[in-house]
Amino acid sequence: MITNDRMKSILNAVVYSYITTAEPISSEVIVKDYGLNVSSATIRHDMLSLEKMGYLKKPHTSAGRIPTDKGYRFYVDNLMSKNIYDLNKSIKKEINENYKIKKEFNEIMRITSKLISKLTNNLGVVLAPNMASDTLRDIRFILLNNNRILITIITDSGLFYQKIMNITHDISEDNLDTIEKIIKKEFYGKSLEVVNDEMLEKIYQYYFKYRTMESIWKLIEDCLDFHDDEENIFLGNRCYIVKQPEFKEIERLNYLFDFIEEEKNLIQIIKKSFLSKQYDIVIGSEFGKESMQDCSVITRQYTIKGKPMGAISVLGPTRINYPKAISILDFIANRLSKILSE
Amino acid sequence: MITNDRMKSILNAVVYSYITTAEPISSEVIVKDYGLNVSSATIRHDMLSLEKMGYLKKPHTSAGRIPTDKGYRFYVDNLMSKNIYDLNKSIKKEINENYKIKKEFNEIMRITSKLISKLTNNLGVVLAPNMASDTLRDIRFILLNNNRILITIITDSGLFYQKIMNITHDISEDNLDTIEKIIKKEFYGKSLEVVNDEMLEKIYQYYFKYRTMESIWKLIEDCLDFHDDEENIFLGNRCYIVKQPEFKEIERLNYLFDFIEEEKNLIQIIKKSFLSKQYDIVIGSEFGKESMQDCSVITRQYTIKGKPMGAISVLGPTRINYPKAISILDFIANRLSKILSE
DNA sequence: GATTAGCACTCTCACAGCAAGAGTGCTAAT
DNA sequence: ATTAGCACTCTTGCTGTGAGAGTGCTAATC
Repeated sequence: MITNDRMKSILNAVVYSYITTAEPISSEVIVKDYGLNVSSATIRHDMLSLEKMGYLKKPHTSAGRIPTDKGYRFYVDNLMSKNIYDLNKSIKKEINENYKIKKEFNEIMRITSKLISKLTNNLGVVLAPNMASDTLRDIRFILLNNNRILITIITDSGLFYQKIMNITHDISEDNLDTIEKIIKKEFYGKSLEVVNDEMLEKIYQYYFKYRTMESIWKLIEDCLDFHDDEENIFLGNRCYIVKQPEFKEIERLNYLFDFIEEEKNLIQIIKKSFLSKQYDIVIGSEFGKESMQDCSVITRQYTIKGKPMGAISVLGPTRINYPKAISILDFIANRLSKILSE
Repeated sequence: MITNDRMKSILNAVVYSYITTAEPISSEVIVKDYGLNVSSATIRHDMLSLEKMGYLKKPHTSAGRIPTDKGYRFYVDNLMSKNIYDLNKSIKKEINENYKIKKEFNEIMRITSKLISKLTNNLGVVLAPNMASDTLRDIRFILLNNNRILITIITDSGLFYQKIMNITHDISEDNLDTIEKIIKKEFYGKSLEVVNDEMLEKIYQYYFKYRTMESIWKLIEDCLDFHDDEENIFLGNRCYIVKQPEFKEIERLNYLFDFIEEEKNLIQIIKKSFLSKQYDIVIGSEFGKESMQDCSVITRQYTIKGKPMGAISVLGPTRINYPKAISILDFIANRLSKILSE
């Protein structure tokens, strides 16, 4: 833990400067650009201490200093809040512009991930709400023709889902109405996962009454195949992060792409973050994964009708502009929560 | 046009070899690996002619030869068909495996693009069917509560679409039924785009009869906002193409990503290809675009119930393995057409 | 004790020069 | 028409060098 105020200022200066320039910071630069009123020798002295404490490191002997992951962590936890990034009007305007026209749900997820990519100059990621944990508000069956039924489900968060079910035996509209009523009576307000789990069991209480419909219940259960772990993720444009100097060696980029395009990986990372807190930051080595050790992920939850339902994230190098990214995520998350709650 | 048989063999050998090794081909290699029974000097002689005719080029004076775009074009049009790639069982099995479980429509598009990426080691692209040009089979309105209506549309190709409409005035179930009936009567079998274009005009024929519902018709028209040019595209994993040696300089990759992630660009390219023929190949300079001059795109249409509805593509360097890519696209397109037609 | 000037030291980076190797194009012979 | 032979050109990798950047340490100063 750093107690000395000047050393905090120096660490702050190094992080701040490195975030913008991607160049190691020398003692001279700190004297020149950040008015600390001491000589470069003094700065060097403090920097050496900071290095020994593990907050800074040097790429090589005669280079300036760059922050370690521990340095970033200290910055993020203790220094950053004082100078949180003030979003300028044009960014806010661009965000609002994007949500002006009402879009289909998947489209909203897509444009959100793209927007984050573009505004942060890194990779935007959106974890979509998982319907499985959402509660059933309405279910409708539409008989399309003799052997097809369209099932429509609406959840309390306003998400909807539909699927066409192929049936083998004819079924009458009346029978469908009965099924609808049974489901309404038994499952309204329960989560889709529970509906799926308990459907057959519950239905067999009606079994003697509706024996002829046994096969249809099985088909319905097949259609309502919701699981807690089936998350849906949207990655924004990659063209920005590809330009970050830390990925100028193609090898690094290969590692990164291999990792992020195996979607489970990112889902796991974001899921771990989003339920507990409003926002979370994971820095480089904190992932405990080789391929992510030069990257940070900032995650911000969004809500639907006040309930946390998913998260938006930025993935960038550990050198990412944390305050700016957080401000952007914040603004977008609020906007998104509002739109999805409508 | 190449008339000489040996020169055709040489061009074929150069393309084939370059596709697999990504290294310029020397006259010695051709003598050694492709039994032409002439000396390297003779090969050199022919290669010089091929270069003068524009089919081959040298990266620098003392290097072997690589094909020009014209060379690839000749290969693709005249030489390739003789040795079309024979898909091995494991590839076929992997494709079938992916389509085994029934998935939601968007999910099918997604896994298809990923599958193409993986199997071709390049970028898979899927152009989804455009609903606007598809014809209306069924429309249903479901009154969710006093101010929300769920509109469900099903097209003759079996695609479906739904949207929640917020209404300002109450409307009865009976009125909704009437609206449904009017739409059914007037628009069944017409394309969604036409439905959208002609709805208000047609409806005003009913105007005096249904004056009270004027506002609701406007809302419905807003919801059925289908346009011919609103294509939907899915890009597969990028991690494979990133590893191609032609993109080892990060600059090239930057150009490529800037281009492909501006979705209009790829949509335009694929759309131009897919409607006219079953498959199409565009090579490097043929795009007439700076940023695509080192890339080729192979496009294969797929059908729904016999009607061409979209396309799947591979984007790779001009050095892409054309026969293999074509075979893979072929197999996947057939599988996809079948699944989407069900 | 904290701060500072001064300086030797180390490492990077860009550039030049050089030798080996690859593959060509041309010439003259077959 | 084909081929052997060879000079020529260009790449690639290695080495060396000098300038520049920035450090850590020492000794002097506040």
